[in-house]
Amino acid sequence: MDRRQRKTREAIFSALIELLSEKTFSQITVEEIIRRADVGRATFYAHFETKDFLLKALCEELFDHIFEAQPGEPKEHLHLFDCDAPDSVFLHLFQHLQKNDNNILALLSCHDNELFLRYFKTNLTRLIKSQRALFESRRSPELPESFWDAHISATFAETLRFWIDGGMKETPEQITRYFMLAV
Amino acid sequence: MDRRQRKTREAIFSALIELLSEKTFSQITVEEIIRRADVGRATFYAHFETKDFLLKALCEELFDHIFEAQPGEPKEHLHLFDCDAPDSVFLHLFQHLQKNDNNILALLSCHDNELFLRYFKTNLTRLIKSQRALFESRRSPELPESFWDAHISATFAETLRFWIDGGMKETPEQITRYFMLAV
DNA sequence: TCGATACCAAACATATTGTTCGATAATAGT
DNA sequence: ACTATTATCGAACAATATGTTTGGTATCGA
Repeated sequence: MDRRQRKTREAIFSALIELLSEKTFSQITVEEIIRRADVGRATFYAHFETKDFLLKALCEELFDHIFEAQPGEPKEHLHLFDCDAPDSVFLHLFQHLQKNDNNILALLSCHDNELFLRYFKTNLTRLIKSQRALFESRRSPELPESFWDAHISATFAETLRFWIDGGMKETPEQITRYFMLAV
Repeated sequence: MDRRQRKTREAIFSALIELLSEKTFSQITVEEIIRRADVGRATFYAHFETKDFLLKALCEELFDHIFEAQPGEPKEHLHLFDCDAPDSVFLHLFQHLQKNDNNILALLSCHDNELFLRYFKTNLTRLIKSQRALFESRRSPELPESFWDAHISATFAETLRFWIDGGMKETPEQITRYFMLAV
């Protein structure tokens, strides 16, 4: 991709992330975004069809990075996987999040965090399904698998929210333990 | 409150609920709302400062109804309470939701459902805290109370989402059981 | 160096927002 | 039933936001 394209794309993403820490997504105008990003109006619309598409693109970029897939493998598996301990997938994820790559935490704790948690959960569900065996023993036979998957996913998201809202005082190990104890 | 006021207020609420089943909240314009509600522009703004305030008012109205408080009592307690079985509070809530008063289900399953689930959870948390004893035995001592409250609340919300998304095929009793088994 | 293309500024039509006005009709209280 | 009050309407309004088009300029990859 053209360097210029990358730069404006990044500038627009950054501007949006900044603004999201100040106000709700619906309160943010394209006007503000391009002013903050210092980008021409026409340029914005050359990149994103509308404000909503911009948000979608941002989410995809961020979460694709966090849940990065290794394309080389036949059965594409997540790079979070190759570890020893059974719950290390989630530990890894918490550690990754703690590093706050791409300000993803800013998004997960901003006014519209429900929005991002939705995207987050979408990716999470893939992860959970592949780790199903880990939690199978605790699942009551009465409970449908789909219910259980959703439950684990929601529990992870809620644990993450708890962590962020509390200022992330706990270590990744500690919060992983909370998660495993809760589910 | 003036009958006229009540009527326009209701008309606006209904119009919004209708529109929410068709598109996202951010995609809905005040223009459409007043057209659908058949209400003058000035009238709308006499009632609601902005579109966001309208949404807030709608949520408060709906959830105040569902989690209706009995004002007569000294320690105000919820009308969902006075029952026999320990988990009947939640059963009652599910039954109440099944009746779909005020189209609350339409909101909880619309495009912006995360938004409403947030309001829902806010009220839910009050309920959960008062029912804490019910789940205390399953709480690992390591887990902080605040974490546990949030977890139960999230589990309820997720159970509800599962129920709605699946077409509410389960009975309220069945879904209450799912909830109690999961948490 | 050269062709392609991403950028910008400016202007544009259109749509949306939120406010103001006087006129009209419904309401509540007596 | 009368009256003072008040909600509504319709229309017009300025201000702002959206999304598109233009032609010219600068940067890019090769």
